Amino acid sequence: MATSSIKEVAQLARVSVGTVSNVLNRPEIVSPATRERVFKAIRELGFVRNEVARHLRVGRSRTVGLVVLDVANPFFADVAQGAEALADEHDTMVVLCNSAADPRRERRHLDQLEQQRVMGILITPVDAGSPRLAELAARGTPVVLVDSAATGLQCSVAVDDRLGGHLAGSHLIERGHRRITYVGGPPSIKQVADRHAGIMNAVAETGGDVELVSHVLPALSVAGGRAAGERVAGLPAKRRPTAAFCANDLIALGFLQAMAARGLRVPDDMAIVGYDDIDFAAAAAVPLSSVRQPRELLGRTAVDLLLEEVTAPEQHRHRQVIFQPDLVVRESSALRRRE
Amino acid sequence: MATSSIKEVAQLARVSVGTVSNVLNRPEIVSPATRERVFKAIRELGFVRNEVARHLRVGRSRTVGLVVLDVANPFFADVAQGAEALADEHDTMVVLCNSAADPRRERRHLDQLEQQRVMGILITPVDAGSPRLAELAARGTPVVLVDSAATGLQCSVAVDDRLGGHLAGSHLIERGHRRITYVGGPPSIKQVADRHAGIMNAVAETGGDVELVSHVLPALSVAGGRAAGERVAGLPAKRRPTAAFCANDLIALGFLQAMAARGLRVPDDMAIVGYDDIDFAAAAAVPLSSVRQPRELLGRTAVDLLLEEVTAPEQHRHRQVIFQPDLVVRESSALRRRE
DNA sequence: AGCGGTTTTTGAATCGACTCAAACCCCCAA
DNA sequence: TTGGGGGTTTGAGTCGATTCAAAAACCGCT
Repeated sequence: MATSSIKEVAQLARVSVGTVSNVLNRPEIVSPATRERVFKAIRELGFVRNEVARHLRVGRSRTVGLVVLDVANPFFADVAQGAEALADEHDTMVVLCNSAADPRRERRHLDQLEQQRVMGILITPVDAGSPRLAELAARGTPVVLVDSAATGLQCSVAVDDRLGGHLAGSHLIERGHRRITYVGGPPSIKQVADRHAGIMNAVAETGGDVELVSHVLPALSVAGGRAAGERVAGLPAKRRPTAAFCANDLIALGFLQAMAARGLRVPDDMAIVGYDDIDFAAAAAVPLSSVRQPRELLGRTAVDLLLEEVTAPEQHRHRQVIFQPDLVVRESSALRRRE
Repeated sequence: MATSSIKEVAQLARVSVGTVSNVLNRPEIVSPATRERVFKAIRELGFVRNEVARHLRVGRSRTVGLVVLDVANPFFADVAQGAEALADEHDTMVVLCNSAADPRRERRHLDQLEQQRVMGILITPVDAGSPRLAELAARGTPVVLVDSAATGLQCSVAVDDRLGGHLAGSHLIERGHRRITYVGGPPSIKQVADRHAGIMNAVAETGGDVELVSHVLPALSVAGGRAAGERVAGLPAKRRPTAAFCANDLIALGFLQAMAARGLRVPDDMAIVGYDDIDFAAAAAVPLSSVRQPRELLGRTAVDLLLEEVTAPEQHRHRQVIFQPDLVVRESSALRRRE
């Protein structure tokens, strides 16, 4: 019932607690005979080391927190998987927390993680400028921003979202589209704002030849995309855009679904480009063109930066890693049959 | 830098550590004046309570582990969300761990969680019979099986997968299908085996009128479903089944995609029913019929059972909660046009 | 001033594992 | 026999917060 402690192991093995601790941590300095005796006692008692006590003493935990905007978005699931993979190699646990883009929930999670004295926190913040993050760092919990660029005070891994938006935009323009709609979320989310800026840029470069209409959704969800799609599909054909760039794949999938429901053909009546290239994008019945981000790599690199900072805090210099996205063209934005 | 401890707070506020602890835990028994002084000191020092030390002393953690087979499967993301929601109400953290259906990774996570002395573990096990789970419980870490029925030695929440398989099967049979294929995963996963048993049952009830061919995939993934779909699509039309029941929605989506790629119409040439009713099922371009499980409720109930066991271990009796699934019919299995 | 009764505050003991200086053991050389 | 040197083992002190019996402070009243 009650798990046994190092003390009981010591008693049973007729050694001191110090020796048991040595067997656990530096078995090579203990004589083989004693070591065996201790192991036997451990097995007999079903002893499991109390990581909490250990952590209290040595002061550093083997856990990192990963706070994301939406666990249900496969993009973040993949980031998490990347993070976990590297953490695993370093005997470290990743605890995944969902802020659901709610500042209050984010705050609670940060509080909890700090109280637990985690080794560090990886976070895609609701608001990257929040003083809370600086506080954490100042009090000794290193923070790495994920999918969101920092400004020198901390480490970050991000993807060039402006470039991503630009890629999507110029692709559509190249394909001959002159009326394009952008479907995005609240611009308070930096990534989203940047993607928007990117496509606006691409449009501007054409010199006024292309018309861009923007839809702003309250949340980056399938349902939101569907709603936007319905609205767009309802427009008279001559005013209706011929292409849509969605700020993420969830929106794009919803948008696509609305087209199907309204009998519009993709890509002939409406081309669609999404963002993130989640697995479901390729699996959609009209496979979705999408701006691909190195999802697992984002997570992996974030853990890497964190470990670097924790292992050698002295000579650590904060770094901002930025990856380049690329465009994956699939059927949803294939060349239109000329009408 | 170094976070300050209760001792420094005491010093600054000119009280004893006991008083600081009281302010933190039972502020009402401390005189208002002292209380204010202590709060001020806490603010000044940026003191953050060390949950690790607290936990060591009081012996119980406010964290539960949730170990799932696949974080990238939205089904589990939803289960996690449900679990988190209820845990949140009880000031408890959920740490999400991904076993990726790999017994070794599962084992590592269990070890870590036990060492951390978590309050309890919710798990969708790779192998529900593993002695490791019994060990955990015996040593004092309560375990609740999720989406997998227990045999009386522990609590569990599950969904009647046989019924689910039966629902899908009889639905397809009712719709007039006489050649049906089942696309599932390794039968070592209990849920999968049960779903299979369910549809076989439904088929058996027709008295040999219906033919059922089963495909077994190594993993329950989109890619697997696609591969199976290609194989089925390649059959000559007369031998090809007219309907498919997939063991989960990921498979169903892959299968659906393969149909589209091969030019087979859904549901006219091939009806499809999936399992789990993840959000992407409804959002697929041919909205997917699917057996719905109460995903969030599963997570929520699991936490509930755990809390019950932890709060009143004496009078706790292990319970096995079983939910009924229901079938959501969408376009992918709509009535066929009579040929 | 002294007393009984409350309300507050104190501080040593505790949780379990780790650390490290000191003690111990054994063997060999002087 | 003694001394020294390696390899082992010991055990008290420590990490930070909680607990609780005991001490202290306070109050109203005689």
